[in-house]
Amino acid sequence: MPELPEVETVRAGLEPVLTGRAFVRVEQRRPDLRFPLPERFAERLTGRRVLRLDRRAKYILVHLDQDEVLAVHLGMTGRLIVSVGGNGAGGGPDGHAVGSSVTLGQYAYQHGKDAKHDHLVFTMSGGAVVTYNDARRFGYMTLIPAQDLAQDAFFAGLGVEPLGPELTGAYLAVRAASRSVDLKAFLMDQRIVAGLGNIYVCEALFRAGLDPFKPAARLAARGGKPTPAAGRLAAEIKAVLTEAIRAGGSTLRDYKRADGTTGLFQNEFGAYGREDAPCLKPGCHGTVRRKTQGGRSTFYCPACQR
DNA sequence: ACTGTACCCTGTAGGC
DNA sequence: TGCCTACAGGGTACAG
Repeated sequence: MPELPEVETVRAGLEPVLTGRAFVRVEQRRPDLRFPLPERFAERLTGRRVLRLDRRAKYILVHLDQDEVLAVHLGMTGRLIVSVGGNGAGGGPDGHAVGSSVTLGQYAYQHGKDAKHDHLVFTMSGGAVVTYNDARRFGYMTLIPAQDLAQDAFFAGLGVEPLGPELTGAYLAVRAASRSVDLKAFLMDQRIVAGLGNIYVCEALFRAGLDPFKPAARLAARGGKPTPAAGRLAAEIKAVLTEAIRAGGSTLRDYKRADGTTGLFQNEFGAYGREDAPCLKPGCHGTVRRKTQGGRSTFYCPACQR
């Protein structure tokens, strides 16, 4: 569900709730999410204090005392519901939540209806209750010793952070050399750039004016220099992610947080979700089309993305 | 090594 | 109303 800007927005929202707090009670309602939860997960988490929150790719990293890290991936539909001064999202005996709550995620949370997918309930010192809800259960959590993070199977193969200095036209050119996969799949590959997903890949390619169906190798260096397309793409990836984070990410469908705030970046999409609408590029009279690519929808303008 | 497809799971929207 | 299909922001496990 959430791509880098949405995960970053969730991380930022969670930061004041968790930092400096300890896990007082951990309720685990099923043995697994996408993968089995760690052995004795609740027991190992209980009593641990949160030092700080970080993000790598689409993972939220909760740094704990005793040099351990709780890594959280929200998958497609993972949400965190923060309740203060009331019951958890699971609600009271009648199934209705007591007190106020805020949903951190891309979808609204309906207390009566969605509670059956509340898989974990964390009670923090100070009284905040954080509930992990995930209908499709593509999300997962793991506990990793801090010093093993870089070698952990989930993290070892990840590509560069798109907002870091490592993502450049030259980097893309090198990684794209002699790759026949199409540009879309190349950018979706977390081993190349970590944190992009369907929406922001569509948007970055739209902004850079690049055809998602062309082979990645078109970015490869020629005559020792990266192509202008590679440089443009790197710059547009950074720009679209930066703008999206500033807007609080993208919210889809009828999402509304309990406090009324939502991400706003969905209003800025140039391509995503705009099937059959006119291309917004100045001077382009094309029409945005949707085509399935690798089992996912690609939105693009055939007229100006070459 | 690389590439494409099937699959994991649940919910929702649309056609009939 | 029900039944069916397609699709949804994620990633992995294969077969070729």
